Amino acid sequence: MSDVAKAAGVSAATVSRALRGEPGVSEATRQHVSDVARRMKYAIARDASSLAGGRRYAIAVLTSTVSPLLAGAEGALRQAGYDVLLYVLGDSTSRQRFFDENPLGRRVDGVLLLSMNLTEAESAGLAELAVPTIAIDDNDLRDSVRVAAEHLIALGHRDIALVLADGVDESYDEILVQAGLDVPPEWTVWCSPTVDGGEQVVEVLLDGPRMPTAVISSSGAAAVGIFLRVQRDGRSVPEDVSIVSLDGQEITRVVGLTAVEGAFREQGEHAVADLLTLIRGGEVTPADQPLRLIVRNSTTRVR
Amino acid sequence: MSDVAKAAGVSAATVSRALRGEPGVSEATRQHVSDVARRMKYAIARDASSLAGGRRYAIAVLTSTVSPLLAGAEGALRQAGYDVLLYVLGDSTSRQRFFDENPLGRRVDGVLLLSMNLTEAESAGLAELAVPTIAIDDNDLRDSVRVAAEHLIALGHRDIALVLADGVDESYDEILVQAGLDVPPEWTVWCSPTVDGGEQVVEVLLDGPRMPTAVISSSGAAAVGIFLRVQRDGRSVPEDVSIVSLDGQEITRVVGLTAVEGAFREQGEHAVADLLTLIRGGEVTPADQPLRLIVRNSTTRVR
DNA sequence: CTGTTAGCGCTTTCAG
DNA sequence: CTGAAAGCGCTAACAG
Repeated sequence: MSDVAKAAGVSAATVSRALRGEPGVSEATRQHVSDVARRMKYAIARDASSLAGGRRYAIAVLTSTVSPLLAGAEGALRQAGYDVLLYVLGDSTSRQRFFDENPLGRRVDGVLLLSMNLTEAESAGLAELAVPTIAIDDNDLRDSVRVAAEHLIALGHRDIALVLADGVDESYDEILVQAGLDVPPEWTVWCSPTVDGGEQVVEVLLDGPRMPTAVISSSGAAAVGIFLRVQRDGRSVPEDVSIVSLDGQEITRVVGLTAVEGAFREQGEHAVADLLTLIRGGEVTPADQPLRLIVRNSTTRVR
Repeated sequence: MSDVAKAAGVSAATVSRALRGEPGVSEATRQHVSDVARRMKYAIARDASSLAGGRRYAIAVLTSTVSPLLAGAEGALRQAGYDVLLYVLGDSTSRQRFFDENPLGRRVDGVLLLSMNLTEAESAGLAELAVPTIAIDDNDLRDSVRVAAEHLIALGHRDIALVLADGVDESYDEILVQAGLDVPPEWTVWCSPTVDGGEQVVEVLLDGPRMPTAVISSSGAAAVGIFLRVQRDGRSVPEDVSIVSLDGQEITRVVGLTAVEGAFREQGEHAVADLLTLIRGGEVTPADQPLRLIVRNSTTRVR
């Protein structure tokens, strides 16, 4: 930086202010400094900036799974000039360890949570960081459940099971109850968000006294597993069991599953934009993202 | 750190040495300092360490796509105490920008490349960083192509097309040529590593004077696209066209495609281990990972 | 084996 | 609006 300062004929402090867009620099000086810096291919050393109490130029992204959403968020953050510190907190071990150690202190300018569904204690831990945080998670899932349920209810279904991916901490059966359905507790089940997980969960669902006529799965891969397993068991989809995925992964499209899209995907960039606004000291109002119900071949009128 | 030093009754330098496992500290002192540090929940400030010329405690992970491999690598790096700086360099725009700007200078202790297939120029750029680099990419793909080709040749196929994902810079038809096959250039084609990409590429392949009897696809999703499109065109798989995927994504399993597994997946952790060895100044010899051919329903004897 | 002394490259008062 | 000086929390070179 002092080289740039020398080349531009100003002090390092002025270079610092100019490059960061701090007020108190004449427009002419700022322009000149910027030009020189660009010419010299100079970039602020983030470590030093951070150490001196300035910005850290880094955002922590905590995600429960590596999804396309992550790619979207990464791109948006990168473009805004932030480093992406990735934490994949899929299983409860790594997750617990993270929140025990709380390793983010004084290291990031903000936190982006992707489908993390924090508990109160976890939220409190992050709050100690005193940096802006944006979460994309269960509120969206909540709406998705509602959209899926409405679709199924319109088709006459009354017996609907809910398959939630590990890491989804809350239950959502109250949404179904609100819709006037009777929801036995054994119809809310958790499984790993994989095809295998979906296959396994079908066994549990078949064990109960009653069989649901429809299943809503938060995970696209699990929905596929359910689809495969139900068929292998000699039942047909959608005639015997309708399936709705709440995640529009490509795999659901290939298999032809009805899905609610929009909850996870497109929100990455939107969330990043909000986060950056917060970091700059602005305010954000949560704008509702439209959810799209894509009806394919895995749902039909109950018989 | 000076607080810890005071509490432990030593100097900051000794704390630094003790905590980093540097030689020149008595085992008793190291133990004592460690205890005090743990009790005070002290952790080295990475920024300051980095600025002072020490380790940076960060590894850049460059990946062309967010895959399960990424999750594996992240976990292994995290466990070793490194931050993961994520760069998703999927499209050529972001990729080019990255290598133009070379933003990693003096910021990471190592680089992990996941399916990046660097060009010479790109490799040279990274080499300037002067930090250990490990790549998981085309060498593995090369072996995969060979395994797939051997399988198809054993089934009597002589007309084999190669579909490579964007970002795969090299062609691999010489592997087929070595196997004694005649490989017209129009049978090596590139497409985006998505179902859509695979569907589109089928059109190109059908345009030529001759139709291949088998297709090898580096991308699992594209393989599925090829599978779907070929069938939609009224041809059957595998009777008219055999398909082998070189990527054992879950989706290929669901659709029932023959695949060569092991090239991309399990190598994440292995690569991280190698990288850490390099960082510590050790040597690594590339150990061959076994590739597994999983024969499913998309390949059969040529008729 | 341990302590002391200089910075690393910034940002931030505080003066001018 | 700009500059000088102090210091962020560490590591490294040098003494002892």
